[in-house]
Amino acid sequence: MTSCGGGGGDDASGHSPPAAVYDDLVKVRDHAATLENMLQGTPNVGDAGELMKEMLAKLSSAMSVLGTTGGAAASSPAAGGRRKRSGAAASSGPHRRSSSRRRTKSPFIEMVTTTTLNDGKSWRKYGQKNIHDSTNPRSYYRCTYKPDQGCMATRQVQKSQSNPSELEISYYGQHTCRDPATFSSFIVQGAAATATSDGANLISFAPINGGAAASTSTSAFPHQVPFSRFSSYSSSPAQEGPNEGTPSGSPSPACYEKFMQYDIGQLADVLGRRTSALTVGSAPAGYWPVVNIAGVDMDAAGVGMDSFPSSPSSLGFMSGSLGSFGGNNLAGDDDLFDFDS
DNA sequence: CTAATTTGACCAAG
DNA sequence: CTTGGTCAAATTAG
Repeated sequence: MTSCGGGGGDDASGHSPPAAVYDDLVKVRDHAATLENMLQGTPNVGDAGELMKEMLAKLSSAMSVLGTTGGAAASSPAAGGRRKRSGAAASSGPHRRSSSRRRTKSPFIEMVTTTTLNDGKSWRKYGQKNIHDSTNPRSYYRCTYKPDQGCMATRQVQKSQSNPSELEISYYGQHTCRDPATFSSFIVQGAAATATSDGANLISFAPINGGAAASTSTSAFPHQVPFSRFSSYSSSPAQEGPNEGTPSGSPSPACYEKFMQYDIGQLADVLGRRTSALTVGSAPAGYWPVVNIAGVDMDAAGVGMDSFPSSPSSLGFMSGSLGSFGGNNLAGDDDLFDFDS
């Protein structure tokens, strides 16, 4: 189902060279992130930490560039790819599973270290595993709206080895589900941009390293991952209470600068397409081809806060600014954005 | 009752 | 083979 029509650009590990390179980069980034985490536990990190951050930042920008060029088309829809489930017997096991299992992973979006499971999105846990070389199990979540809206966003949550009170959350795939909060702020920002813009068309993927060093946030794509403000229901209690000890909490002031680095004209353009596409319903233009992720796109909202506030109180504060949308989430979602049919 | 989580099996990649 | 990621039946929570 999720396929057809252009189905996700999932298979990143295909045959196109750029994709392969990108895939490698993803791995490198992953390892680097792990390393960084390990470093956090050691007493004398010294410049190592800074080095790691720089490495990660460079990786991110490299991946962004690759993402815009590679990853695109490719994708042979022919579902024939994998799927096996050995045709063998039909009555062997206790329960017969049909169709394929493991789909290719969605593209990596961002990794954050926080103390709460609640990031404003609705997640449904679908698995847990003990990971080799790690004392803590890893939990797998997918977007609650997957069945309804086909949202392919997933995340992996794992406790930090060194800091059991901290959680490392890796995000994969974009949220294609309609999120009132994200959507509204998105429009507002876009309007502002349009007003100011004139036509200049220069796409600059400024590294934004310096500022991006915002403590514990590692993102492959400086854009994306809009953490919606309002906290719907929490899929799990906010674990322990003491989050006062924010790691390093650098408020990251350079949000405006970052925003300015993006091509405003493009942004407006995309915005226009987005809104109209949405009215069509079902499958919004670019659900989540890699291109879109690294390419342009919304994130006027995301940019503002690329480092997720680790304190629940912050969330609460933000939910206040939401206004009318704050009240109804789940049920309201459908009512507000029921473009289908 | 429905919906979310738990848990072991299944599956693919290295 | 091992490891990590996903599925879905069984279980639990609201």
